[in-house]
Amino acid sequence: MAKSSALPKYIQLSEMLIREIAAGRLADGSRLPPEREMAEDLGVAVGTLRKALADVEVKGLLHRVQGSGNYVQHRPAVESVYAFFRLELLKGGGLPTADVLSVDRLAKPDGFAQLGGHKEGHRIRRLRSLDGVLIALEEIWLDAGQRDQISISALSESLYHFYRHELGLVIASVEDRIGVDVVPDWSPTAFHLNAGEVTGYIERVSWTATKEPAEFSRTWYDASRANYISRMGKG
Amino acid sequence: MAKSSALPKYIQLSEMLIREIAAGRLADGSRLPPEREMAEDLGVAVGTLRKALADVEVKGLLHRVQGSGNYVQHRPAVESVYAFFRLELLKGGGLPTADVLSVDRLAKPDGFAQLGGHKEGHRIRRLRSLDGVLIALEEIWLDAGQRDQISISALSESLYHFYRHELGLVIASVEDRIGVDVVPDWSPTAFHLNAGEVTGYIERVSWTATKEPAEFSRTWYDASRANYISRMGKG
DNA sequence: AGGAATTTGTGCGTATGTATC
DNA sequence: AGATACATACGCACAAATTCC
Repeated sequence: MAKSSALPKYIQLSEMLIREIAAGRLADGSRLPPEREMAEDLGVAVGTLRKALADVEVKGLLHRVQGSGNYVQHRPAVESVYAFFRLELLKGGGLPTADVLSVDRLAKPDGFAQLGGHKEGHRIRRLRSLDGVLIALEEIWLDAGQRDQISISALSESLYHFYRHELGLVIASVEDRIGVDVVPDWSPTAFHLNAGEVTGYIERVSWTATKEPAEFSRTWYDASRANYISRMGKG
Repeated sequence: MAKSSALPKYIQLSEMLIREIAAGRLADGSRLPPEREMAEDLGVAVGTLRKALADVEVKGLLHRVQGSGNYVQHRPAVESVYAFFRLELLKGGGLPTADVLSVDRLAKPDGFAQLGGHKEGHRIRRLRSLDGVLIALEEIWLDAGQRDQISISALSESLYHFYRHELGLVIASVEDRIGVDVVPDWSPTAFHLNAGEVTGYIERVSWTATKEPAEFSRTWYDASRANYISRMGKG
């Protein structure tokens, strides 16, 4: 922990906890030890542990109750995926880029076979970067019924842009599962995936859409209850 | 600030900052004073101010850069709306309920006229609650082309459920603007909107969808860069 | 019913690390 | 290289919610 390249402790802790929960080593609904006790066992300050726990809660894997305890929740890691989703959607902060490695038309894998009307799909493999820093490997399957042929050049820009303008689709919602220590066999050497401690894995099924804008809404809210809202929204 | 019902200081601070930014009293791109100086002026500890600033950043109205400063961003308050959106979508934590006040078919308001093919729309007014606590007033306009008639009973459950099963629509993405100190003229007395300090206002335009699932993706990511990702995703 | 014990939430202050200018 | 500014980490005291006796 002397090197400057080390991650912040609270991130290391939250990643560790997420792996423990996602891997099922902590039972659903079970309560963690008291924060002070846990912090002492881990050799960190309570505040540091609390920051880690808050992070895990945001990712939807923990339910924190004042006066009671911290409870494990076995739900998909919605928030961490949302961060990826936002990269292309909002383009806020940093420059998101993607290099398309390959586009192939193949028979669909098992989990995907039930979706869409065709037996084949387009498999797109991409490298995702932020400000030139490689952050993710991505494999996307698109139902062949959408298009006969897809070229790499057509995907040059944002996938979101491609969906919207070429296919008329808009990403509607995502459903994810999280796994642990799974490494793809096509990982390039440029992307140093650590097969041990810090490798995460997300599997996503998402719904798509075609309709034009057909809704308009207005919401007035009482900001004095905003804390309550966000607190419940996290749970 | 003596009463026990008062909100935490850091929430009060973040709400104050959000109002200042949303109302345009802080110019877009302008830099806030250094945190220590700001904390001293406001009479709070640096840690407390930092918690408030982090909250404002999550809501997308602030860009924080280590070693440089905190910069104002005039973008829609995406995250705060996302909290509302999640209420029906995830149903995590707390019991979200909605009371439909009225459903009327009327000529569409100006801002909505450009969307959809019809001149009329269904205006739905609802009360949103979490665990029995009234948290928001909502007015939704739905293009009349979707349905000739909409009854209150059909909306009894979740609006999301109604969209999905009755209209075949899935909410795809939202675009919001934030305003300040706007109070609807149909606010019931039960909902104590404070016209002064703490009233927020959100106006939303959202896209909807019909298509069935047609995409499947897998993403492998390097968790050692998760901090970088989430930091950029927020900005 | 009620009070004590337990547990998380809030807030403060400080020291040190790291990025930016 | 130095100054500035945000990020991390620690520890403590008290408040608030829950649980238990």
